[in-house]
Amino acid sequence: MGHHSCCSKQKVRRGLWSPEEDEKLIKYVSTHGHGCWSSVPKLAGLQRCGKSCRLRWINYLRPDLKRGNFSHQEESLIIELHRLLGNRWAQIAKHLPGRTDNEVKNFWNSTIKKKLISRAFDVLDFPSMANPVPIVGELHNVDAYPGELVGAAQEGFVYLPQTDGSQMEIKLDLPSHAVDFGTCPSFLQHQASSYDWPFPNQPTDAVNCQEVNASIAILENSRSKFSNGRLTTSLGGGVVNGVEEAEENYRLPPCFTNLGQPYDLQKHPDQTVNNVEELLGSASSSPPPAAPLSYASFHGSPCSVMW
DNA sequence: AAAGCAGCCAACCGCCTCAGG
DNA sequence: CCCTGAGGCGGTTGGCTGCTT
Repeated sequence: MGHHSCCSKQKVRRGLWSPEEDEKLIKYVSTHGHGCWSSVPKLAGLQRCGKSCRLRWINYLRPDLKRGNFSHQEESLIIELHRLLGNRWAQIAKHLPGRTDNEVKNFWNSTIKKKLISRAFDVLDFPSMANPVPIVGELHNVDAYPGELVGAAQEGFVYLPQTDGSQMEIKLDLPSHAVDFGTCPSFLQHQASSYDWPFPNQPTDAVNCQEVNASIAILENSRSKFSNGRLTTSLGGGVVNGVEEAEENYRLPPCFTNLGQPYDLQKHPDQTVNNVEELLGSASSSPPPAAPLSYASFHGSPCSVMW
């Protein structure tokens, strides 16, 4: 493991900070300010690297830090901000006075994420789905549910296939990131092969930016990269039978983002669309689909299950 | 009482951006 | 334009702690 350039020139201490070290750092920064962090260890008499000093100060020693448990208000705010911003912890922390990005990140990973996932599965009764599930009073006839669904994690929309081949859209009263690829039940794991995301990296006003951002956040949470209209991911994650799973490219179906602009995968099976203008252009050059894509049309495509 | 386990969280790592030379 | 160092960020790790068996 290599160390930072600021740490390589001399022996530096690592690991937890002692009270004596804390005292030295507080004393120095309080009287002189931190200035250039790389010079702080020497001037403060610490055998630490500048980066370590900076981190210790920002995350732990700063006098304006709020200590203690997160309040319900803070928790709600984090959930809402994460829905909008994804894993931009520093941006989220800016809206929470006295909290650090590290603190927010740890709180999310250790507490909120589990709560949301647990709530999601409680509501959806995965994996049986044998009986009607009373969620937000809009879910009916779930006993016709064949064991697969097209899921739109965005803003808690799920599309249940109906016996007549159509699909029923259900709004879940859940944050968009309640479930992610890494935690969804195995039967919901992807069966897709190659999809292109027909939406832009930077959403325009043609798209509900919040929704797209939320979707990107989910993808980022699942070891995925989203760039230039394409999603590269390794959904299964890690090594299977000694072989590392390959990365795959996906184009996400429109239900995933719940856009008002349906995109006909059957008509454009191999098309990669890199921006909304391009998408709208292709939609105007060919007649728009009369109705939203049916489950059957997804089934005919390489994607039968998508979360 | 001891061992095992799981969760939490402080700290580290690697990458990126930016400014200055 | 390139190089280098500093700062900032998100992902990850590993040690500590408390709970369970």
